[in-house]
Amino acid sequence: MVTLTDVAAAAGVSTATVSHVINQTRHVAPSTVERVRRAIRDTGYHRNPHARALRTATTESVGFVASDIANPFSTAVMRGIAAALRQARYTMLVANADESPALEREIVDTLTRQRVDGLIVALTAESSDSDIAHIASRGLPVVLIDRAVPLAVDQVLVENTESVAVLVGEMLDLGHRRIAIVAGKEHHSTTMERVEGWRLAHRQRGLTPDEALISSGAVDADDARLATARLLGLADPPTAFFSASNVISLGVLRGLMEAGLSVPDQISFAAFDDLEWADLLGTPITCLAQPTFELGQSAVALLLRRLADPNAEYRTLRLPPEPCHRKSITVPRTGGAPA
Amino acid sequence: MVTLTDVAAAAGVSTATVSHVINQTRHVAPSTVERVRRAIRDTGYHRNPHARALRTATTESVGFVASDIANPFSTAVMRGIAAALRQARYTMLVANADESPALEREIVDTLTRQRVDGLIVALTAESSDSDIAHIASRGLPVVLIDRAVPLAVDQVLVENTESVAVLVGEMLDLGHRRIAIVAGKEHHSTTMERVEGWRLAHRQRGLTPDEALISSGAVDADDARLATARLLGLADPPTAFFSASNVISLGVLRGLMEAGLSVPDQISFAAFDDLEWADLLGTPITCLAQPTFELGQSAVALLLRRLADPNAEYRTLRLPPEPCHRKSITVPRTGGAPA
DNA sequence: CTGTTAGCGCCTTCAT
DNA sequence: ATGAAGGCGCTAACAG
Repeated sequence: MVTLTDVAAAAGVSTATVSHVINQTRHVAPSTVERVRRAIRDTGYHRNPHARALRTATTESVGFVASDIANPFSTAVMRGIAAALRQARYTMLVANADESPALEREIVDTLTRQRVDGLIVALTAESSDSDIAHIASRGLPVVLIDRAVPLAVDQVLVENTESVAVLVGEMLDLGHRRIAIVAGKEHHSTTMERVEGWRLAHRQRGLTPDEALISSGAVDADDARLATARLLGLADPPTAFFSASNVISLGVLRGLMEAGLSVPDQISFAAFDDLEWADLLGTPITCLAQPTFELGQSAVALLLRRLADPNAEYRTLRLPPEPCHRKSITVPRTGGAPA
Repeated sequence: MVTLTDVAAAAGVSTATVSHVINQTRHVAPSTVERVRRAIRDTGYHRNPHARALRTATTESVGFVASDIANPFSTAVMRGIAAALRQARYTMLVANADESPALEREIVDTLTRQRVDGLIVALTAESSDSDIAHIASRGLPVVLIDRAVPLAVDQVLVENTESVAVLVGEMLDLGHRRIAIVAGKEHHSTTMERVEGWRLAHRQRGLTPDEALISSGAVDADDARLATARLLGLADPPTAFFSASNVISLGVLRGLMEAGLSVPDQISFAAFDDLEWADLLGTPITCLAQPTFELGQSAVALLLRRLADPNAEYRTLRLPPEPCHRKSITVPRTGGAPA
């Protein structure tokens, strides 16, 4: 491996000068710069990141902790992170929490010991307040994704309440009066905000939402499938479903299928999160697509900002989801004959 | 940060001794070991990976170059890699080639300069022979995934020909005589092997495959959709389709849907790669599921083996896909009435 | 405008 | 069975 010393020798200058032209950290005579540049090119020199890290205690790398590397949401966000980091010439270390808060803690610690400059964490569904506090208190710059937490930490989230209110509002305006909502863990900010959007849509129209139509607590597709079956069994069953996330959509759609209900003629359906293959169901699904790439990019932006200024005030970014109007909602079937 | 020196002081020994108990690199008196261990625990010491990397020129990290981080295949493999690396106490750096061979080269170089110990690369569909040669000649241990290349390099692949032959054979035995196959780039080993499996199934039954039923060259879902439309327009159209990958399946299914054909009553369908949501199509799809997690694990195993013994002979692992018999293939509709 | 030099934290040879 | 000490490649005082 060619080292700084080799380059210095080749250019006939000291290592200090070479270092300074590389890092542009003090003025060097143009002619010298030129000679050094050529020497670097000729020798094919690339600096040793570990020597630099040792000396400066800075690695130009950030760790991404994925809640579940198999979830398309995580990987879509990761794509944005990767792109932004590459542009900033940072390296990305990735670890998978596999939806386990215990593993998540362990990974955060490992990454911290790797001396990454900062961490971007997409929390698992089960991460407790103390898990989150643990993560935020590692002494490392951290950006949290997806869930609002009441801590002094940078966060990037999606706008939930308003967006859901608009979409559920459209269903109400179509004539639906029994719209079920299937959502995740009840105390999560995303769940609460999305359910609140559902309530808001009703209130805005002077309607009183029936809380019996809310089913929260689903952590996987099968929970959602069961919840759907239960809701369909209500004395006064829903004429439409709103799903609060992609995993939940899988379950709700399965539940509807098992009940022999076709979307949208027999039941309307809309969801948070887009599904890439949604057009194959016969009925493309109306949804609120998350700006995943931008979420990742913004997380990086927030992190770099804090790296540049550790004392900046903590910021929470809210990105709007994109409404995709497709074909899965229509007027409700009242009784047997269409309206 | 607490350093080796701190620990040595706390234990009343030299740094050499501490280093040796940590790395178990020479015999140390049990009582001393005990004291050192306690000192490590008491001080909360963790070794600085960069100091170690600088000294030993080894980083205990490997880079994963994903052809397309948004493709579920890549991320499923990555999951296996992450798990295996974690177990081996290695760190994973990830970069996304985003299906661009140029970016792929750049990333490989970047990762190499990061001094990772080795690289696992899932090649992009467009990577040329020279791209691949470039990657394999970085002087770094490399494991290639998914595509067979005639180079001295470790590889982990899926068994294609036999598996496809069996599945296509089942369709032939059901009575299908016009089975179309839609596949990727024609000169890729995966394409060639899977098409060869299709031919083999025919030959094994004394049938002559009609090469007009082969459509290769699709690089994305839309190519596959168009190919499907074209095949359906044949004078003697297919009664069944075999898709060579998950992206292609998306396109073929769209093509069939656009043609108003329902699976399997009007047309049979089977594919390489599983689709998580396949059950929602009404008809769960019969397929050959790739052992993605194992592919990732095996890639790591191969890499660690080479790290341990740089002169080991190069090895190519072939993992069998898992046949999933579901409901998307049935007997062909001959004319109007069922057989 | 440029050079000299002291470490950053660790491993490892050489000595004892 | 243990210690002393040099040096991996780099940056940043300090000095000129």
